[in-house]
This record gives sequence, C-alpha cells and structure tokens, in this order.
Amino acid sequence: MTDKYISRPEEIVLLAVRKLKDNAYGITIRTLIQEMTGKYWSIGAVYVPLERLEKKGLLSSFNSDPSPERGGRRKRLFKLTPAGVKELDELYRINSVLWKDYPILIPEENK
Amino acid sequence: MTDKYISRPEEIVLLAVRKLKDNAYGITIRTLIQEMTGKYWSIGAVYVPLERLEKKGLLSSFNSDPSPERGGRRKRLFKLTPAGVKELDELYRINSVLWKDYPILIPEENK
DNA sequence: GGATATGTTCTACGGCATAGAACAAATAAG
DNA sequence: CTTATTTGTTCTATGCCGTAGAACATATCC
Repeated sequence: MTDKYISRPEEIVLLAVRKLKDNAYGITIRTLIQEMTGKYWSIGAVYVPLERLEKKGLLSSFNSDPSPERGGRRKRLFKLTPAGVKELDELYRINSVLWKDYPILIPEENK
Repeated sequence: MTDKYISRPEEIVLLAVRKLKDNAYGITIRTLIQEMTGKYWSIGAVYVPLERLEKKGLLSSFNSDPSPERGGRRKRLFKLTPAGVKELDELYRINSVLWKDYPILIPEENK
C-alpha cells in the first residue's frame, strides 16, 4: 500500500535527534528518550531504529573524531535529512488532527 | 521489559473509538480514521488492532441488534475500557512532552 | 431467490520492537 | 606496557505487530 507512517519508536528517535542538534549520538539519544518518556530503553531499542531510519533516508550519520577523554572514542553522530524533517512535519500535522479536542484535563485540585 | 506504549495503529484506532462514542464499529472506525489521516486503511488494518486491543483489555465489544436497512446486519460495537482511557491519557501526556516546542510553522502566505 | 449492500472473520507474510552480549577504542592505573 | 575502566557501537535472535484482501455472513430490494 501507500506508505502510512513511521513507527512510534522511530518517531521518538527522530524527535530526539532533532532536539539534540549537533550532539545526537547513541548514548545522548538514549538518555534524552529515557528522560522524555520516563521509561527504560535498551541499547538495541535505540540503535535498531536509528539504523532503519538511516536506511529509509530519514537520518544520516557520520563519525566524529575521538575526543581526549576517558573512553572518548569516535561517536556516530546523526542528523535529520530533509526527508526526515518532512516526515516529522507530516506526523505533527496528523497528530494535531488525531488529538484535537482531547478532553480538557480536570485540574488536580478538583478531582 | 516493562511495558512501553501501544503502537501507532493501536493509538489511532483507540482514538477513533473514543470519538465515535456509541457508534464505533468496524466500518465507521475505518472511515473516521481515513478521514483523519488522509490515508487508505485496509479492512484488516482496522480489525486486527481492534482485536488485539480487546485482548489487551483496552477495548470491549458487544453485538448490536440488526437494523432494518439494506444490509443492516449486526454491528460489533466497541468502547474503551477504563484501562483504555488510562492508556490514552498516558499517551497524551507523553506526546505533549515529545512534541513540546515543535517549531512554529511558517504560515502558508509567508512561504 | 438472486442481486446488492453492509459488516466481520480469517490468515499469511514480512517487518519491526526489544533485549543484551559481544566487540571496539579511548584513557587511567599499577 | 599491560590491565582495568569508561564510553560507545555492532550484532543478532525472537516474538509480536502491521497490513492486505479474500472469504464469509446476513440484511434488504427487486
């Protein structure tokens, strides 16, 4: 069929890469995602989608130089491609429609 | 691992059921989803997630009586269970965090 | 009772989600 | 200098989910 949308893990990974700008690599991406979602993510749960997103052309990656710190090996830095940006814009649009008028939450004190 | 979240198709189906209130069954759900997303959804793409959501306890279903119209056979009506409502609330919360400050879109006329 | 409309069930297959061990490469320590 | 420690990535297995559409079921209409 005609493409639907990317999966939720892929969406989350894409958003994390976007937010991290020039500092998006495996570890920082994973950390940010865990902060945002409040949930544990295994290493594979981050890298596998990253790999697939690159294969689909929504992300690109390149290796940084090693840095002079303990364990400071090369990082594989990711960034959105134009197609990745477009995908997020599209998702944003659809999400707005889907969640439009989601019930106004009752403030805690009135519960 | 500890549960993450439901998939995107499941999210969309759940939202459609919620919006349709007492008139949520296969066909209306599919139609609404196609309107909201602007995309084609096969029959299976609707029923399979419905089935799985019921199995997970996020939806319940029961059969209506036949209605006196052409082809008006029984409908299988779906509604959210309390767990389904909770799941959507949770998703709403996480989505808000994930998409917080998503870039302000440039109005069409300025593009 | 055959045609037509509405609605659901079935099921197959490829692809994705997720976990975590293994591997790699840097500096620090002894 | 060689072993430990830290940071980071690759590999890959398994089960579950996404998706399509044919088949089936059951109404009314002619």
